[in-house]
Amino acid sequence: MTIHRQAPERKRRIPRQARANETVALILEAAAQILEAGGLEAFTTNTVAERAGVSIGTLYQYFADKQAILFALGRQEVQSTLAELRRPEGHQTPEERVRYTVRAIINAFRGRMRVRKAVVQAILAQGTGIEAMTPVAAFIANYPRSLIPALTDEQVFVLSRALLGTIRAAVLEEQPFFRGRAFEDELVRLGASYLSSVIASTAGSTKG
Amino acid sequence: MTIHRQAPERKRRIPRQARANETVALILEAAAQILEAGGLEAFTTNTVAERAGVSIGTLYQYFADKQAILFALGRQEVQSTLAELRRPEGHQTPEERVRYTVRAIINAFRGRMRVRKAVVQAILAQGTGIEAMTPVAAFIANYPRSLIPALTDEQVFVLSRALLGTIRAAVLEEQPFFRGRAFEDELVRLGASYLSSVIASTAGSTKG
Amino acid sequence: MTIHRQAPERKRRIPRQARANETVALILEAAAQILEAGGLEAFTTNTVAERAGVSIGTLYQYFADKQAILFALGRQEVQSTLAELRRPEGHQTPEERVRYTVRAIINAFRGRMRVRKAVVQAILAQGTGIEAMTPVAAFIANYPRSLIPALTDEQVFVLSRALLGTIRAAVLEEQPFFRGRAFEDELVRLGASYLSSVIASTAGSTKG
Amino acid sequence: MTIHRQAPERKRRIPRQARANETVALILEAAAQILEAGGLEAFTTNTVAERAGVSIGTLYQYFADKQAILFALGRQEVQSTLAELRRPEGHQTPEERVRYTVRAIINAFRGRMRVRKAVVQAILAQGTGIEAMTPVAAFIANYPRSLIPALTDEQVFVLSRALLGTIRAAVLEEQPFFRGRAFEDELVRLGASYLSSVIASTAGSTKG
DNA sequence: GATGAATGAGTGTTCATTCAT
DNA sequence: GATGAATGAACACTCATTCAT
Repeated sequence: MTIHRQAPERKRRIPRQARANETVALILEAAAQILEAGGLEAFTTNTVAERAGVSIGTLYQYFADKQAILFALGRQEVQSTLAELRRPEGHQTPEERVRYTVRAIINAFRGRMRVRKAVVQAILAQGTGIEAMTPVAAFIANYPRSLIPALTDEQVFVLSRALLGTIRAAVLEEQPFFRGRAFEDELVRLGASYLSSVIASTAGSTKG
Repeated sequence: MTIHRQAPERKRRIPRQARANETVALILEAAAQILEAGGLEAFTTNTVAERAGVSIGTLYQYFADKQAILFALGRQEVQSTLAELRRPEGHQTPEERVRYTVRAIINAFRGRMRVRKAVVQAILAQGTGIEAMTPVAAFIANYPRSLIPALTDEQVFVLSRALLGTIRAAVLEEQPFFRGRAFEDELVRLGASYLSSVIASTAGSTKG
Repeated sequence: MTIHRQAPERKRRIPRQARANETVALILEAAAQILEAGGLEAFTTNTVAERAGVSIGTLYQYFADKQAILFALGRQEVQSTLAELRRPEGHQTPEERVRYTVRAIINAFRGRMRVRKAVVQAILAQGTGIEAMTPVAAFIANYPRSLIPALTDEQVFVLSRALLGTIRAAVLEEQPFFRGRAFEDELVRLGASYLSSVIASTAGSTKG
Repeated sequence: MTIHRQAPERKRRIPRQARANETVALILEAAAQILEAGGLEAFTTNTVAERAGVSIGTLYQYFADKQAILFALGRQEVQSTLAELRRPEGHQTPEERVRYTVRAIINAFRGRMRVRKAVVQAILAQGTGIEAMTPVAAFIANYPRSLIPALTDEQVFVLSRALLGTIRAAVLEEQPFFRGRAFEDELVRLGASYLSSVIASTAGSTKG
């Protein structure tokens, strides 16, 4: 959480003190604001530092490079989405489960759609880093796998990416219905119907 | 001087002569090769011109700016995918129809996955241009609409983006099973099951 | 002379036109002036470009990086010193020969001692590039070798480096007597006396 | 604020306590190691402090600036070389004397050729600081002056720099014969023959 | 139409140094 | 005395784009 780069040669300081963590938070918030206001184009290290009220040197004390800020932003959100996803315990029906998942993903980035869009763009814009988002996909697969242990890789992939991909498309296209109930309903239908179909087809057969 | 894009889609010259068309093709092919080899990072106007064997000035004679090359590449592919999608006439079952659609989309960019990835990244990387991909989405919606005229916006969106988004994710993540039959099967299942569910729920209700 | 980098990945343009060569000369002259006036410290790519009256981009069209300018300056001087060294044909006595050599080396960089100092510093500052100066050393060894074929590696080295090293020290220390006759006389004495000593000792012995 | 060097040789603190001396030694050793391993490029104050196991603040308690560390390293070696040079008393022949001097200089930095190279590069790389090495040169001149009081500045310079410069060149070029007897012999010949020549020429004439 | 030399705004990043704790 | 977080001036270098030839 405090380490912003697992990569080799970690040259950046690992903040141990309160002030340092505060600084990191300041920088991330500034980054989010700039992304929200001006998109990826306005996002320069100098601008972020300035907005955060710290020197450019301080920024580089905590982030190895520009990318690292974007990744940190993404990781932060993945973490809290994951935390949200892990919360429910007593949900019963698959449909309820799917709905809960869908809602948690939609609610990521707490409403800051522009920030979300910018982060998604930034991460997609480079081949590297897409994996940053896979923890959520992996989590989505957990539940179905508990129902159907024999789920194939392709099925896991399709189930998780259908939901994530559709939501992602809505984010990128800035669809107005994004936070509406109807959209959520359809996503739930998408997940639930696919799951049912898989279950039905798996019932009578055995996968090698 | 600082703004490099005057207006969207403003090609410098509408190529009418054979030679001009050839030059454009040369440039697009060079762009594809560079994208394939080095990704978005290696994609610079000077490099493309050099690879195409034309001067940088000539490149700018046909493309308003760097983006335009990427868009042209995307448009080219959207066109041929659309042409492919329009081809079938006698397909009967919804499932067959979905399979055909899925296959056509998977086959876009004729196997050049790296090029496809780069083009997708490039187009996603900027807010503008996502629409470039919507014609395919629009087409996907045509057939379902003919079955269920009362389809809501959200349903159209979810159906089309679930397929496109999942395929897109597979492209970006360079999934090895991308061109396999199993993946296609699951995409078909995804579309067909969702469609069935929508039909079932629409059957007994009336839309305002 | 026009290629400023033999290194792999030669990305920089090889100037073929008259204007281009002129530009290169302009840049080198500007570099020399800046070095002369402010030393290595004042030597920045932007400053050089500005002084040369070209844009920074143009500078980078011809020089791969900052170092390359310094190396080009050094190479240029090594070439002309070499040309000078090759000139004499009818010199007879070893002493005359030594004097001519010493004088040619002292006269390198045509009096611009500060430029010379900066170039020497720059080249010494990195392990790589010291060899850039060896052609002159190699040439110095030619004549002695024609007199005494059995010269050892150490003798060749000592003879050439004694002269070059002493002159280099005078440059780096900015000795005021650098261009004086007395200094030249002593260098000649150094070379001639060493050579005589070697000849004397070689006369009666046989090297393995 | 922009000028970081107030005055030459202004150590922050004259270490009087044992601990302080230890710290200084720690820093110098760290500096040597870093220079040895990564050359001048890797030599940054932060890196040195880290390697020394002290904070950057502490480093600055003992060294006015980055340069000062390099100078201290050079001075340390100059001191011990000087101590070595002063040792002999009963040497008689000029040649013996020259040999002893040459040997002492070659043995400086006790075998750490990489460190020596790096220190030499570092000190040469900046105009300032070359004088740091002159004490040795000055000492070299002492003995000849005792033989020939009328030695000119140029003669003193040539004699000392011929030896130092040749050795320096061997260090920079990492000549394999550096520690061999043959190299030493030739350096002795160089010094002795030059000295003889000067004596011979001085014998019959009178300098103004 | 074609060329390619020239442009230069813009940006990421480093690292010596300070000073509040 | 020691610490190390913060500073910020300084720079090298890129690359989309233009325009004189």
